[in-house]
This record gives sequence, C-alpha cells and structure tokens, in this order.
Amino acid sequence: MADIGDKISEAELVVMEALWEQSPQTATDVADRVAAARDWSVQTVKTLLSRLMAKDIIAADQDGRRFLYRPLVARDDYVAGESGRLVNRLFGGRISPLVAQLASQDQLTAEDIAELEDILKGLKS
Amino acid sequence: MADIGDKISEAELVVMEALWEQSPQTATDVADRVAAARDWSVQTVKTLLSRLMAKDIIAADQDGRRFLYRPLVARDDYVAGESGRLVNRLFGGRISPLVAQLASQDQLTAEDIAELEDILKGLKS
DNA sequence: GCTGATTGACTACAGCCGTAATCGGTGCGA
DNA sequence: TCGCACCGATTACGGCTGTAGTCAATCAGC
Repeated sequence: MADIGDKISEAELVVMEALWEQSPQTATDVADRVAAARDWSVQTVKTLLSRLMAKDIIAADQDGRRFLYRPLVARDDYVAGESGRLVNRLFGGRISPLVAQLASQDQLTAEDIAELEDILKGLKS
Repeated sequence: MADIGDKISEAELVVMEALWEQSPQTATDVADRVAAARDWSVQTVKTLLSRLMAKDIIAADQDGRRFLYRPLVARDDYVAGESGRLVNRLFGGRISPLVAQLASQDQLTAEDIAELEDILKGLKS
C-alpha cells in the first residue's frame, strides 16, 4: 500500500480518473477523455499531467515524439487513503458513525443495505 | 440542511472543531482550545476566524470590546456534506464500496462491525 | 490622565490550484 | 526542403491557503 506523498488536487483527480480508466495514454488521449467531464483546453490537461509527474503520482514513457502517461498510484490505494483520511478527520477514525450519518440522510438504498450485510457476514468468518 | 456555500479549509476546520465543541467563545478562548491540536499563534487563529466570517460559516456577536464567535453551520450538516461529497467522488455515490474498502484495509474493528450490524438492523424495520 | 496590555482589522507573503498562452523543437506532407 | 501542425516545457496570473506581523483603538490599572 504505497503511501501517497503529495496531495492530488480536485482538477488533478479528474485527469487521474481518465488514466485509471485506461493506461497508458498520450496527453491528447487523456484530454479527449477528460473533455467528457470538463471543458478544459488541451493545455490545461497537459499542465495537470506535468504537475502529477512532478508529484510522482504518474510517470511517462517516451514513445517517439510523444509520451505515454501511466499512473504510479493505484486507484484503490488512493481511494483507501482518502477514505481513511475523511473517517479520521470527521469521525475520529470510526466508520460506523459515517454509515449512521449517511443512513440518517437516507443515502442508503435497499441494495446498499443488502450489500453491507454481505460484507459484514464475510468479515465475521 | 443548510447548504454550505464556501469550502472550509483544513486549517479552518480545526478552528471550527473548537467552536463546535463549545460556543460562543472569544477569539482567545478558541486559540487556547486550538493550541491543544496545533501550535499556532493567536494571530493565526484570528485570521482563520475572520476568513470563516467572510465565508458566512460563523458569526460574531459583540460583547464589549471583544467578539463572541459561534458557528452558523452545524457540525452534522458539514459532516454530512463532506461524507456525501467523498462518496460521490470516489464511489459513484454508493456507500457499500466504501465500507468494503475500509474492511479490506482492516480498518474495521470488531466493535465497528457490531455497531454496523445494529444500524442495519434498525434500518430494516 | 497616561501607559501598557488586549483586541480586532489590515497587510504580508510564499506556496498551491485552476486555467491557460506562448515558446522552441521536430517530424510530416507538399 | 519549407512550412505547418503537434508536442512537451516554460511562463502567467489571479485566487485560495497557511501562517503570521503590524497597526490602531480601547480598556484597565496606577
């Protein structure tokens, strides 16, 4: 579970999602994919790619005149880190209040509940 | 569930926690309370209080020469917003993958599991 | 009344973030 | 071979954030 040194900003995350979806990709590929979510210029996407490289969150392999970008951080690791951070910051590290919170907001569907039960059943074995 | 317009930054959140813990409080009270968590100068805390006021996240009532600060946003509302935002950003709005995620990281204690079961039991009625 | 401590307001400043324009190199088509 | 399109690199720039210093007013004590 490699630790993520630098923080991924909101805009950078959009780029990461594109790279996690498919990799490696050229800058223009990423830009095209990102265009579905955000109306950014290609330059903007390239800047974000540079910043992600500077933060060692992605890497690039040269392919002729262009680069092929790929994530160095797995989405699961990132997601785990963020989830843990939120749970620590807001719920003193306890997960059940989070679920209670979401439950009280009616944000849990019947399907969610069923899945949660399955997860718990699995954990008790 | 009042919507929170401006975002609360990391440092501002520390101040908010102090205010949620007890309110209203003077700036120095808040600074003292915050000192337990962060080694900040009183000025820093006052700046953060100003910024929170500018964002309409707290309000202040004059009390002689000083101000008494109080939150305008309930902790529960804030927490609900942040939780929802995270779940949407990273789990497509579904909560069970979050729990699965935390479970796979061994971040669930036996107590958590028991509490989750209770919550689920309550939800099914 | 004058002085020192206290308080909120204003100012500072570097670093990160969002968003992009521009520049310099280079490969490709005419 | 000449220019153009395309690429990554560099630069820009206003806003937010973290962290504080300084200033002007004011209250309390001598």
